[in-house]
Amino acid sequence: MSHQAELKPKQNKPNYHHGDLRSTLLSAANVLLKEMGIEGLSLRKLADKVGVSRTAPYHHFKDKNQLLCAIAEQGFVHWQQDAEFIFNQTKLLPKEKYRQFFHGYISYAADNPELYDLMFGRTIWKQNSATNELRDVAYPSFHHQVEMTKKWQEQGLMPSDEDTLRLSQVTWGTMHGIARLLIDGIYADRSHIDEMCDCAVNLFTQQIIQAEK
Amino acid sequence: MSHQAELKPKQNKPNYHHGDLRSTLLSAANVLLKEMGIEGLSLRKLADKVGVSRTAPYHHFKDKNQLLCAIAEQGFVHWQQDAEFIFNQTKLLPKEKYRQFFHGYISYAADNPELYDLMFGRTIWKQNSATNELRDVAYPSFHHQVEMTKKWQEQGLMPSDEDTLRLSQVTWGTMHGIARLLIDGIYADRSHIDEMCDCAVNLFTQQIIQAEK
DNA sequence: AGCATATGTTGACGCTGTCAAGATAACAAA
DNA sequence: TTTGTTATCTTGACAGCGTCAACATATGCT
Repeated sequence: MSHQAELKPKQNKPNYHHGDLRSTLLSAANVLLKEMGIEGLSLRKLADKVGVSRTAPYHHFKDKNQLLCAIAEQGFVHWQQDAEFIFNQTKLLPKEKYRQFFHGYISYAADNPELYDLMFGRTIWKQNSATNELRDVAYPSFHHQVEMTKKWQEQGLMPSDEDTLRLSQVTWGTMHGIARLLIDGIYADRSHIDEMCDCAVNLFTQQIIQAEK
Repeated sequence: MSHQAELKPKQNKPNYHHGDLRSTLLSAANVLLKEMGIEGLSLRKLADKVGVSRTAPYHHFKDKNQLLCAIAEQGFVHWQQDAEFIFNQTKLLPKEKYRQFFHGYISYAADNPELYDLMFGRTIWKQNSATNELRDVAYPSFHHQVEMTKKWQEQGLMPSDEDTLRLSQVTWGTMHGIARLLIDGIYADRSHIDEMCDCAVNLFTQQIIQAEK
């Protein structure tokens, strides 16, 4: 009994200390978040769904806020992977790349509205309640947007006479605003997304000066 | 006693039926909303502040949602007055006018963050819980943005080759996004607002073709 | 004057987040 | 192996929330 238990230390434990509650809670919380939203996600329902008592989660998350931050943390990691995938598409023209990036951003929000609301919403940021772990993942993500903007300016895709920080704030603000109008139900019509994104991209990008000219 | 009571039917009633609870609740709710936000605004605290029992508000608002809608309604009326004031400034050049409109939008949100969150947030719109009264005020406000965009296109201020609806969605989305980044605490720095707005205005407006040229 | 209606109050229910205290299993040191 | 410490989980409890039902009272119409 001792050998087998050592070989699989965190597996197949049916009824006792559960062994792996934290990650179980996290994945269940993700489902619950998607179904019910931030407000609808309650620790009691979560505990009930996982099959533990109401206060069991408190041994893994100090309070509801820390659970939310942990979920958001995962969201940022996942989101960065998506963004980098698009960014590593080397075969595309700059404008087409930016277009895909823009669409990717909005699509991520539209596909995961409640998660986006958690990651970029006031629940966490307004109250200054973000954990250090979350900040360590989120801030570089914010900063990445600035670096990309700088690159786009150097490529001549975006106007270089605008301050890079301001320009990235405005372009990100636009993506964020369109995303929020969508996921908050102010634009019910998701069929207009593509056209809206294209319109925004047209406004932000200028004709690239061709090399042969 | 009958004559005097008739002359001032809804005034100076110290202790009995209160006479004017609905508007008293509304103004107190506005204060509470500003102080505590949507979540912090509870019907019980509101009733307590006004000096009535917990369930008294239910005779004037079906539930908390209807109270919130009534507050948002007032917000839209107030907001439209502000917008029209800027719009009736006839002495300004189109671009300067648009610049002021943009700044006005962001300033309104920054000055009344919780009210803006209520007016344009998911609490009301995501759940499709807006009352008809609110829709009657809000929808024309949304539509007004489209009409203005059309005008700006005709003036040559904005590109006329973009679809008007898409263009207004993008420009409004940008204002909304910047406003949200601000009031949700993602941009803590309010000192950058002006520069951000100017940057956005520059991106959206093109050089107007002068009449003498 | 009397009755119907509008308005305000008290009591109660289920839901929430969270703390305190007690129980149990895992683990480390003897 | 035994013992004690620690991590984890449970039950009980509390205050706050929105809301419904039942009851009380003032207003206004007939």
